[in-house]
Amino acid sequence: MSSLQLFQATPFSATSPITHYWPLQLQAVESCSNMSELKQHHSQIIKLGLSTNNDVMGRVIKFCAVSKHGDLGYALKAFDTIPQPDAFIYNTVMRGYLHCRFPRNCIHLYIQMLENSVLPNNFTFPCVLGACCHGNAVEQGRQVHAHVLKFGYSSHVVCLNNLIHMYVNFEFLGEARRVFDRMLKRDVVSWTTLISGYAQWGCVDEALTVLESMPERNSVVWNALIAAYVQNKRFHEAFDLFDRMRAENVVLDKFVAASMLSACTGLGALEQGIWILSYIEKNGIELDTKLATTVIDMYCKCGFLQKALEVFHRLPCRGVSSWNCMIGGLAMHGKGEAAIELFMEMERKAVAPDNLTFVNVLNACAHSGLVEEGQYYFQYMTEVHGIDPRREHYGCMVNLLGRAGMLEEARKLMDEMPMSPDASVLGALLGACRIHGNIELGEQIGKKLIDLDPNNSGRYVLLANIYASAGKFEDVANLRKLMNNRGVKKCPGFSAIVLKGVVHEFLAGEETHPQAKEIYTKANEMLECIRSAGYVPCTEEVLQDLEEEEKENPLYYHSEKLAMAFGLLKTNPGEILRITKNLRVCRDCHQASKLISKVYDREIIVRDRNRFHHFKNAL
DNA sequence: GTAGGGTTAG
Repeated sequence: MSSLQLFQATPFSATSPITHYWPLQLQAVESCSNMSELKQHHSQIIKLGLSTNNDVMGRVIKFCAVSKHGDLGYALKAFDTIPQPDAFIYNTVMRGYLHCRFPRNCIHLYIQMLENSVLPNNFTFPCVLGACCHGNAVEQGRQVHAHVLKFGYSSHVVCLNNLIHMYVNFEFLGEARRVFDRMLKRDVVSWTTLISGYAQWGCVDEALTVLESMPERNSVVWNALIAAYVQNKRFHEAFDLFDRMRAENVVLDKFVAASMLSACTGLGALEQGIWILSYIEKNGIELDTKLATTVIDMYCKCGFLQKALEVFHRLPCRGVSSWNCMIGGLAMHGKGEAAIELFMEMERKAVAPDNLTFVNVLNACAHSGLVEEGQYYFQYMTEVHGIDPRREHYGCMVNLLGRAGMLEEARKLMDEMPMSPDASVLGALLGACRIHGNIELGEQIGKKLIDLDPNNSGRYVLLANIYASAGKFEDVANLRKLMNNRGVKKCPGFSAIVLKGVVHEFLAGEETHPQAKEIYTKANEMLECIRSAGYVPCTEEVLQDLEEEEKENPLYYHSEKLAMAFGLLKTNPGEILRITKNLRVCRDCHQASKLISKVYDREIIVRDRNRFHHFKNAL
């Protein structure tokens, strides 16, 4: 018999509360599973004359304010009927406000609590400090800090941890540190909060120093730092920390697994990624939605689109990020139609797309030259989903139109943007000017872009290429001078190929490789073979790299060609060649790669700084 | 009541 039935079967008189039924009433409220049950009990409570009893009403408020099936509005109404609410009740309503993202109301209630002379306790401070964080209430936060001391909680670890957290949230790292330093007793949360605080705000080295002085480290604190290194793109250091963590026999849990998978993604380190994945499987770590999304991203960005799709389709529960990631993955691999199809499936499954979904869909259209589709979705996102285009959406459209040669439309769209175009939007247009040889517009945009982004060597190179293709070598020379004067270093292009776990890197025209002679012989043979298959060098991009020594044979020995020659030398017939390049693949290399894939009957997958190119049988 | 993980155009 449930306690609910027990109550309904028992007759009560509203005028004579039967006090020994309290515990049952309390239990009944706590076992409610929805609001209508709760309301029934609440009316019983009123009938029993218990509505002024804080123990009973505390339970009612707790259910309404913070439980999963509660109702904050009802909690507030009930709260207003209580003559002398105690600290528990205040705390609970404050938590309710916080859960429902009304931090200002939470702070206000805290003030009301003090005005009514109800003393805050150790449960009050974490809550109100959290509200200060979310409500961006810096001054109030400082005052609450004073209250923590004044009301006698200056050695309560949880309260102090929350103070550290609040100061970290406001980027007051010095204050956070002061609280931490003055603590007589610290727990692992104190350490982790401070360390991840430093890490989150980019002070990774301070974070490491604190970690070094920590007595015992668990996986949470290791991960706080590993994740920070990954976010700061310091992947090798993330690996170093990971090794140290394992040396201390701290077990790899799903959070660390996710961070390390991201590190693998950043490095394109597929083998290590697969190692972590197999660890996940072997140790029964649950592949939840977030972790699976990380795996999908890893496979996409390491060039294994098929594997990514397998993981994606096996996922029982997909969040919007999982869809975005997979759509973006398909886009990145030039599979525009498949990306759009997946987007349509997402809509059929009634998953609400967000702005990132549309960045990826538009990008898919751009990579695959689907101009009309792109224009359609650009309107569709606002009209159907009410998502206003942001800069990045305009950037996608400028890129899409520009690549298709619709430079005037691209420029018009850029002028119509409600926000000022940033370097990336201008960069998209400049790239299009170079592809389509529009010198006039290119010069205009290029100059603007260099002013906006003066330390990015790629911008100079792009404009220089535009000048060079127009034969304006004087302008090329002036640009190079400008770069030198400003100390802007050109980013050297290199390609890498991984063979048997060893990374082999190649610089354009480089001759210092131990097997240089062999590689160049193979490269020459390779070029000879494709020439007889119809290869004509595309010389307009000769100035892709502004280096003097590359003028001799600039195209023939671009780094990806060397990596390909090396790959052909060192792998068996039929093996896929996977090459990574730090810059964009130039048009000549693109053409050459197609022919090499045919002549040598090899699938070649080149990852450049933006996307993957698949070459198979000259396509 | 407090600490750690996912997707972002060129």
